[in-house]
Amino acid sequence: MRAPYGLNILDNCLTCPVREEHIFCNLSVQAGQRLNDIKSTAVYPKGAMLFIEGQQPRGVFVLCAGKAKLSTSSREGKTIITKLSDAGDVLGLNSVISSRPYEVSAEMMEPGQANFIPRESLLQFLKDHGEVALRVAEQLSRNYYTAYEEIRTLGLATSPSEKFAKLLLSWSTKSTQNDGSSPVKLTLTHEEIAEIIGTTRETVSRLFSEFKKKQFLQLKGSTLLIRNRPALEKIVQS
Amino acid sequence: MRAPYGLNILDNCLTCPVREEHIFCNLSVQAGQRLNDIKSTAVYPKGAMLFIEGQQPRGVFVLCAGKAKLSTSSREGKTIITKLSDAGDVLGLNSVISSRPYEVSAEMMEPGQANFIPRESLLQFLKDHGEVALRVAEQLSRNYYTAYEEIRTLGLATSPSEKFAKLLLSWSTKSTQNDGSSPVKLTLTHEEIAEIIGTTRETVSRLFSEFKKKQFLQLKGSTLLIRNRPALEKIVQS
DNA sequence: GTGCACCGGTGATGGTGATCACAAGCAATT
DNA sequence: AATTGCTTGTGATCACCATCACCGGTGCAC
Repeated sequence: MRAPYGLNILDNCLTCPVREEHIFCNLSVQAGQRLNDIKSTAVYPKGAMLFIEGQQPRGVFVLCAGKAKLSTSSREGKTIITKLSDAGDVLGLNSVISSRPYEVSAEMMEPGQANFIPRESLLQFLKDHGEVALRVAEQLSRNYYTAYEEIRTLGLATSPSEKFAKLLLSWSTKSTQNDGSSPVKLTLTHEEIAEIIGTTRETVSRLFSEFKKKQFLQLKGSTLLIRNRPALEKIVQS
Repeated sequence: MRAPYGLNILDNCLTCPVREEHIFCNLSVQAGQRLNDIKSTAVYPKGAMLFIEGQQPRGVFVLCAGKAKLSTSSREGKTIITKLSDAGDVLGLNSVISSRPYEVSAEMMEPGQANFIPRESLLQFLKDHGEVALRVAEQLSRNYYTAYEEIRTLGLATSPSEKFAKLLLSWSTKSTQNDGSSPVKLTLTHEEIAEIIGTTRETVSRLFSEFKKKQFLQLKGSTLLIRNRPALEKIVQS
């Protein structure tokens, strides 16, 4: 099956490659069937907004393919990116459960696909399947945990260089190869990196220059290589 | 029944004054009874630590009386207070559900009492009572929401004066009287306020001076009065 | 009482990062 | 090739706030 934006639609959750990972998979047969009935799937282009901060929650989105960024903005236009989501992530869960407006906006960073589960259907489903409710609670507590990571980064790591080093290390540990190297494909603009660590585009640009000059890292095209991990770890400290 | 620290022990959840408020009350008869069996109660002096950041979760604490502050620290000793808890609040829930270390430390700010529910007992209880698991999920999502408030404050409100104004407004709206005034009893030191808004003691002290001089607020003993709310709201903007 | 620990006010100073400004690089489109 | 739009590099400037320093006040214990 072909779809817009050059994607293959994943129309069967049983053959989905991220099947093992997310909380609405590996359910009992009847629960899985029921969930399959209430979900709908859609394909999104780059830049599409799944939902916007402040909207009343319509439902949750299970990201099947593509990447999305979650962000929150102030009236004056300052924006911070709070999370980068990959396939398998469930977006909007907290808002649906607590019946409060979406606390972030979700924007596709590349073309992708997401399953949508309407609010009311999900809540009824959870009432009928208490065992899934506990898994939802677990997911929420994990979300809470990563939110606290964010709080620590924003509140305790004072200097932009510290936050930048922290971010680089988190990227490289995720991508470490068996030969010890950890090449990272850079897909974000300096502007977006700035929005993650809460600083300005110019500062990020200067940090790249500084770290390159100090041989902490190296750039080959859009691939980033950590050359002096201990130095970065020393900057992070906390 | 008398207890240490001049407190009356609350030994019966059915007559507890915060009974209506917290998630483990108003359960079905058998669930309530079961919970009553697995909880234990204890009284704490000012300064007592209910749990410490990084510890493996032993269980949750239901605060029955007194106030507690939740905080997280960096290795270098910088501390931020992320929440002030009152009677009725459930502490440590996220860590127990996600089986991760406590993400904050909880310290009593005044003498108080808390019920303790051991980790294993609670998890088993939730497995047996799916309907309570959904309420736990709701609580977790509310916690998540307030965590995001914190993220917005730390990440988007740039200047200390903005965060300070925001804090004052949040206090005063909670305490608004029917005559429109909103006296706030100040129980925190400048140091603690600084740890809430992520600045230094000296800056808080200067902010108080500045806001007093500009007639935004007034201090009568330890009681704070907002005298120019619109001015504070203008500072906050976001 | 005296000493001690904590809290609150305020001056001086210096570093740091936001802001503004501009140029150059790169990609896509016509 | 030329235009347009987005991204990146880098210099100059400056306000702001953390830091250090010191002193006075207040309660508390002995």
